[in-house]
Amino acid sequence: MIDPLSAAAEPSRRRILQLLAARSMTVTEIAAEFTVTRSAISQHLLVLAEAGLVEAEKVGRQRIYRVLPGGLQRLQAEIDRFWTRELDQLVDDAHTIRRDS
Amino acid sequence: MIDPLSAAAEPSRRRILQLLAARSMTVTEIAAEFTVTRSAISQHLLVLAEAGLVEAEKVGRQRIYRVLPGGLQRLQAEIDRFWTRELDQLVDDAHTIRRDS
DNA sequence: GCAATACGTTAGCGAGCACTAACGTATTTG
DNA sequence: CAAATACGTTAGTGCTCGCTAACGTATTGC
Repeated sequence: MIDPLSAAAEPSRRRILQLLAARSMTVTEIAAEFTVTRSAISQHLLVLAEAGLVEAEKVGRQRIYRVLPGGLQRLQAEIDRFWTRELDQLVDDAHTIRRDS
Repeated sequence: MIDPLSAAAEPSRRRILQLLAARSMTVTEIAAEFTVTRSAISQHLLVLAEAGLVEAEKVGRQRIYRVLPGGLQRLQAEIDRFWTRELDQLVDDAHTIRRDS
């Protein structure tokens, strides 16, 4: 399985996840939000699916994609693992400095 | 300036940020933690610097790298912007499901 | 049954990425 | 001053990425 963070970092896939988080959509609906080809969207969806972030349900001749909450949970866990207390402390310091200026 | 999230997503650069968050280090010290060449580390540091995440201070013949709190702050903001309430809600649902099982 | 629709798949391309090897440049050490 | 150290830089390589164009396959509507 692909690294969720690497999969979600790509700008187009970020937007796809945003769209699908709001509501489940078909491939054509998603592609309508982009300037790139539907084929490109299909491939992005494949990557997101391999990362366990989305899933497709076949309904008639269209496939409805939705996010997988468990995948987002793993993504969040990965971000949390990266965002250690040291990093937190540094960001807090930055806030303090900004407050002082 | 480079997108902080894209810069920080790469696994090697993730580790570099972790190391530098703990303490400022020289290039050789950082490279010692990796199997790749020092040259590769230099180039990763360049990317991180262009993303505004790290900074170098020249001390004698060595350069001491440290993280820039402001850069981490922007990175955190970018993650927060991605992590909308819709995504949060879905993750909460996943937690609930997990609690039920 | 036949055209249209919705989608996956594949080949191929250009660009960028991560990396190594080699070299160049300050700076320190002896 | 010469060797060693610490680092940047650059050319070149293999690989991956994002993308398009083209084609194949179900499914629906007429």
